[in-house]
Amino acid sequence: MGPLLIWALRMVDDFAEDILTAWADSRQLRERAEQTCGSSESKAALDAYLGDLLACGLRLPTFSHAGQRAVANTYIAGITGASVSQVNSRLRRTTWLDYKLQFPGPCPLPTPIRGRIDGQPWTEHLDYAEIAGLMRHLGTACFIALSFLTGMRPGEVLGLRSGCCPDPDEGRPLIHGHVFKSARDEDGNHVSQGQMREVPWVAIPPAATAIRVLERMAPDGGLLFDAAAHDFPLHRPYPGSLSRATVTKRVEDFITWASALATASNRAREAIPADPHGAVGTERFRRTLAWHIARRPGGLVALAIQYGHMRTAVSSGYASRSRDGIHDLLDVETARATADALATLHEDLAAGTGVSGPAARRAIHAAAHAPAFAGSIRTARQARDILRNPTLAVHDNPHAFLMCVYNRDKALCHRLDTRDTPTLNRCVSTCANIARTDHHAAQLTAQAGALEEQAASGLVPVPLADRLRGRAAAFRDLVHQHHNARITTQENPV
DNA sequence: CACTCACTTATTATCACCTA
DNA sequence: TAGGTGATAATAAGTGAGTG
Repeated sequence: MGPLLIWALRMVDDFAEDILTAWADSRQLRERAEQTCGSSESKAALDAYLGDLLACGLRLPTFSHAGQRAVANTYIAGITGASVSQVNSRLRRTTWLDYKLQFPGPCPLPTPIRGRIDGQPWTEHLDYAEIAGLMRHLGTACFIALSFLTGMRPGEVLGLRSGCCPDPDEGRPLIHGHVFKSARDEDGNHVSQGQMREVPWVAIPPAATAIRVLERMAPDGGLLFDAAAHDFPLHRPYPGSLSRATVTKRVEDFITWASALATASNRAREAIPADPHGAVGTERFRRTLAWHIARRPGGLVALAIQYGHMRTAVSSGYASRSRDGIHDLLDVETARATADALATLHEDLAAGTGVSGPAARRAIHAAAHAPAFAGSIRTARQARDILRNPTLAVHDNPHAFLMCVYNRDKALCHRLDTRDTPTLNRCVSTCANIARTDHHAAQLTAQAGALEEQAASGLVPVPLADRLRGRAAAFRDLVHQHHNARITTQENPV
């Protein structure tokens, strides 16, 4: 699955409970601070708290405000029971201004962290100063999850109302929405509220979860993306749903945030790459999602799983709807990725690059057709023609350092089901669909070198080092095989 | 201690332009 | 011609810090 979706779904499935609870806690803290009138007892409590801080050298709760560290007055007032102005006047003394710069600290909320990534808490604590931003990201994550998993247009997602996805007695839950686009009444007049969609969307579980999360953020019976409800922490009285421009901005912010979190938790691989199309627009957002799924290393893996899943889950219910859904975009992006892979292969072959492997000849044959359609894929029909053409089924798989020239009858990745796409995360090294170019061999050599270096560094335990050396040897063996068996188009014209 | 200031932030509104 | 896109202006409100 694309990194963007991984993080959106983590947010919706695993972190939502913590964030919603922490938000309620932070509101309570704030309310307490605001309603407290200064008294001598509250001042004593504040002095005791500050005295402890000073005596133990603990850090002072601060947050980033206007580009510098600022004392979190409201937070301190909330946890000590003092009034905000008492905190304000006390901490204005130069002692504390110095202390603030010397020992700036976070504003941890008491909320327990239940969400996990690989069994580890996803964060140490939730911060009073950051929780509003997290609520914002949570709403965005729900939007991303819904957009992708249902294929709805952004306008349709934003028009959903609380209660639009009732728990079904049996079968899959359905999402009932409003259709804004060209919604007209019987006289042909434009209906601004849109009309109830007669064919509902099928909600696979994570989409239904996203709606449940949103229902806890939105007013009862109101819009799920009510602009005022989603304006944290101010809740300014905006009418209607979040606007398109705002959602665009939020998605960009979400990407930045998730990438930072991925890097911070040693998951740099899951950082979300920059979209070459530039900023992510809302309508183009679906295209971007398709791009992420189809193009990323491992993206085709996700495509095979996720898309295959969606096909079976969704298309039976409303096949006619899939015409204007995200399926077309996925088809187009997948076909473009395939065309790119073929065009690159074609150029490489022309430059004398060698190919090896049981599927080498089929790869060369496919590449010969590449220039005919490279860059010309615009419609979903063209895309599907390419994807259906068995002679063009070439999938680059950088994870396994190979190309899969897919032929269902020869595939080892799934012998039991009969799908039209390979399962790239289950590549089998003896598969008859494998082809390798000199580039793959070079990557293997580089990877083997990296593994050997790691094994020799002394930083890993001996048994692990042995395993690393074993893998490196296997890689070098593959390179050796490649150089013995490689063929080029110059010697073997097709 | 109350008030005001300056700064920041997130949002909507509106315009001109593109495109199928 | 409708609808989408991108840039920019306008708006409103919270916040810590400064002032009397």
